[in-house]
Amino acid sequence: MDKIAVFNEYVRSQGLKNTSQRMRILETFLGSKAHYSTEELYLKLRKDHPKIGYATVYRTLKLFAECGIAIELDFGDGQTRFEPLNIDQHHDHLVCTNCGLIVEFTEPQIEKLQHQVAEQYEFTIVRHRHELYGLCSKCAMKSSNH
Amino acid sequence: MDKIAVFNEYVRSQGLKNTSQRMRILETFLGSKAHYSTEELYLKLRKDHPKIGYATVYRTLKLFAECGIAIELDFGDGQTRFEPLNIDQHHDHLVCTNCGLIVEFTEPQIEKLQHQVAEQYEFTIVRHRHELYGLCSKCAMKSSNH
DNA sequence: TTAGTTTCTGAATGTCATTTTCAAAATCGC
DNA sequence: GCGATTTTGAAAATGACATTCAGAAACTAA
Repeated sequence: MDKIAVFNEYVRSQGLKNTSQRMRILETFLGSKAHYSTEELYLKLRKDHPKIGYATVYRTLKLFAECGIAIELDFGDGQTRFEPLNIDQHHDHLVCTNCGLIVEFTEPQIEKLQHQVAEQYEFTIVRHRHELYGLCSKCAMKSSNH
Repeated sequence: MDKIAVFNEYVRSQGLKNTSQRMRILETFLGSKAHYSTEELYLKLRKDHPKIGYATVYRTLKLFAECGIAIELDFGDGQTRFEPLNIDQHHDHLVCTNCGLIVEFTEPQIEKLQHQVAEQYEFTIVRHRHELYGLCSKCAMKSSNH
């Protein structure tokens, strides 16, 4: 079941309504790999759909997170970002603090070790956040050349 | 050199001034293991020092982070927290999303794997954030008993 | 100690992303 | 189409963080 189907299913099951705004937002959201903030997605949408309001984008992104087709990310830059998510594809992030580049990585061994740590402290882990901040190769070169 | 000395040294070196407010804030900040938000520390201070303003607490915590005796933490609850920090004692956090309990952990193997990931993507890592969210043993018991 | 310079303080205000409100519009089952 | 319900978008509210400014306090040199 693709994300559009998941969303439609969720909308129906919750007694919500299927509006053109929601569809336009979902299409645009899925049509790029970017990690959109509400602001960014709103600005992008405005080009083709200038009538869609900021509040609608905001509420719709929350809906995506609610029904599991997106997750909220916070890279500490003051903006919450949303990323399309396949339930089975967990990954973490490398963030370039200079140019904003975001790279996804998976490291099963780290996941294992996390579970060991959780066991040790008798925690039941629901989610985690693991982000590495620094410079991507391009920005590292630039700053050493200056 | 303890944290008070580090702070005094920093204040002197930057041409700042040593005020009674800053000393009271530092004492209170160090006198507990809590991970204070500005709000929380302000409220705690107010009991003994009702004249110290919120803005002063805010600015002083920033100073602590600047001079390296504290680090800013963000557990995604909308409040920045500050933790007293020994430069050589890096650790990450387990956070109970029910009761707010924060436990520190270190896992050298995870650190190693992080560096490997960074190399693989040609990133120069400056800092990272690694937090595990879930239920501590007490809260897990409660919620299974309900 | 004291005068002079600089920094600090605290109340108030500003900023900005996020969240809510509310009246008008759209959706959907019948 | 009708009617109940949800949604929309503009505007306003919220809340954490950050700054302003005038009076107070701390340092510095004599």
